Amino acid sequence: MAYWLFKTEPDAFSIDDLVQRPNQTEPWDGVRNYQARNFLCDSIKVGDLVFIYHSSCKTVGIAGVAEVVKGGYPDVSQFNPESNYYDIKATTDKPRWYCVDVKHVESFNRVLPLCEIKAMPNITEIPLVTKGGRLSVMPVTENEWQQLYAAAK
DNA sequence: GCCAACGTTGGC
DNA sequence: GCCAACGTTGGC
Repeated sequence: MAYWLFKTEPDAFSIDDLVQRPNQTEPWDGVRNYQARNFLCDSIKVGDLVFIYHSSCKTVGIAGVAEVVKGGYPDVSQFNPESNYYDIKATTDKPRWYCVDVKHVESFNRVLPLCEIKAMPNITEIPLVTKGGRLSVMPVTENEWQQLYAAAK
């Protein structure tokens, strides 16, 4: 079992939207970054837990937890010319992009803000704080997970 | 809306 | 395969 963090812009899709979905489950599609793609198709497994992170919004930070309920499979939006995520170079034989399905587990009573995360002395490795924050799907160590989870409660 | 940091593209 | 130019991300 592993831990992850997925970013989303809540104006487009928030943790509250996830709760509203049938079975509280949604395909996490639209990821168009190779490093993130590799995590999605190689590393992320059913049963892994995911922090849902809200970016580019009023309260930036970790909003809750979801669980992976379906492992990496081709993101169908890459084949759809109508989609914003269409990729002309992707074919069903050779898909480029992958997604997983996540199911809502928990919404925190408050969003754990990024500024607090950055201020935590033992949170130093997560790409959220080391990579200028540009990676949208990233691993979280168990140690970091537990600290962040405790801080959010 | 600004702008710094990052990823991708494409010419050579 | 280098690297400059360009586009995008995302915090503020």
